[in-house]
Amino acid sequence: MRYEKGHKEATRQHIIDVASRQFRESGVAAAGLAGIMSAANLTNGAFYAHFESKEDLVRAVLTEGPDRGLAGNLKANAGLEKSIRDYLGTRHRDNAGSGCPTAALVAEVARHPRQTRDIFTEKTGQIIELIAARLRTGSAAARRRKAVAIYGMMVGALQLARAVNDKKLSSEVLESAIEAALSLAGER
Amino acid sequence: MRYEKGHKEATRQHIIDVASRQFRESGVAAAGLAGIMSAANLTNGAFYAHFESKEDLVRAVLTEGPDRGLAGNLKANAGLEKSIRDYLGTRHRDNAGSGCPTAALVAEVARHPRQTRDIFTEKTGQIIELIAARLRTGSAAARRRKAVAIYGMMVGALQLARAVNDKKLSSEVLESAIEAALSLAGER
DNA sequence: TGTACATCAGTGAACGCGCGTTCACTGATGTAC
DNA sequence: TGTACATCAGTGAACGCGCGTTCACTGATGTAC
Repeated sequence: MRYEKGHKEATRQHIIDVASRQFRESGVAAAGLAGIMSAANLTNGAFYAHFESKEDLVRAVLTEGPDRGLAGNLKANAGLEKSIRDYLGTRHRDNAGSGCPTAALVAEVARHPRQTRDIFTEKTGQIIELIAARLRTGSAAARRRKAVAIYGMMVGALQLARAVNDKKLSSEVLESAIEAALSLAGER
Repeated sequence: MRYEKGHKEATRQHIIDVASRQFRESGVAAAGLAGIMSAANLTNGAFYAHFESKEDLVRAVLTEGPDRGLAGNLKANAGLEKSIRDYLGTRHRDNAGSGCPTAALVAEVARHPRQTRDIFTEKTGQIIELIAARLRTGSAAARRRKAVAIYGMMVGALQLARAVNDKKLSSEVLESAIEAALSLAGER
């Protein structure tokens, strides 16, 4: 072989990682393929040896991309309280590129084709289940309802904290959401 | 005068209204000036008689655009419970173009220039105050913290409900968020 | 062992397209005298 | 009252640019014989 076994798959993963970062930092629409490929030390044309289209890349990012958001944290067996505090922390707020894909892309995904939204939907369902599984009080249905509310609040608050141009208000948003999320979770 | 007095200002407002709808429906980046102007029954070139740039239009939309989101509802003196139910209702979910600018644009605004984010920040502070003023229990500080959490949850849940491609999950998100928001508000 | 050919990840120039922006122009109506 | 000129909201063609996508080609290494 001209390249060692697994080289192409490694390149594909590298493109996905680079794209995932740029999508989360700049949004899908604003991140161009030329920029992604050159950040991955490749040229334009190589892209289509790995993906059918930009939309195909978006789907690959959602399916196979790194997830250092809530799902990643919980899957790594972190406690719910710690996961909430990390999610709504200043480090996560200030590093969207390595953070939660949902918070960065949810509005844009709503305008993407059905197939892309299908993947996002499945991911969302999984995260809700992960949260619900960490709750200790109430019926299964009640835990699930709380999990949805907690997740919605985390996604919304993180986005508000990022958009707002005032350090004090931004911190207030994060702290208030942590308090409310922990209270909903029954951790306080 | 070649046009009746106030004609230019009316045209400007018309462009803002059309743009606001398209921004909320498609996002700022995806809504082109040519499309906005033609939907306003004008041609490309007329745009620059009213605005300095697309970014100037974005700022005008945030400042002067219609607001049928939470702020608009509360300013119209609707009760907090009704406002929450409307915000997290299927009609609002399915009509982003006439709905809350924050939910539609928050992620994008975070990537816009300082001046644009300044306007968004001020608007956000006002909405939080409007919510806090409707809460009946707790200290002023506690009411404000609750208001922030409620607003964050509403924005996040609405976006999740819009992005998710499964009617049942989408409804579940809305209903769970209504329940949690009312509970936080002390309305239940 | 040596040579001809096949494979294929990656190159880099080019494609058409829609973007935000510019600008010379139009034409209806106002004002000056 | 009639004529020349000024005003200015809007027209529509054109600008350079970056986008996603295509494609003929390269060159390192494998296989066939």
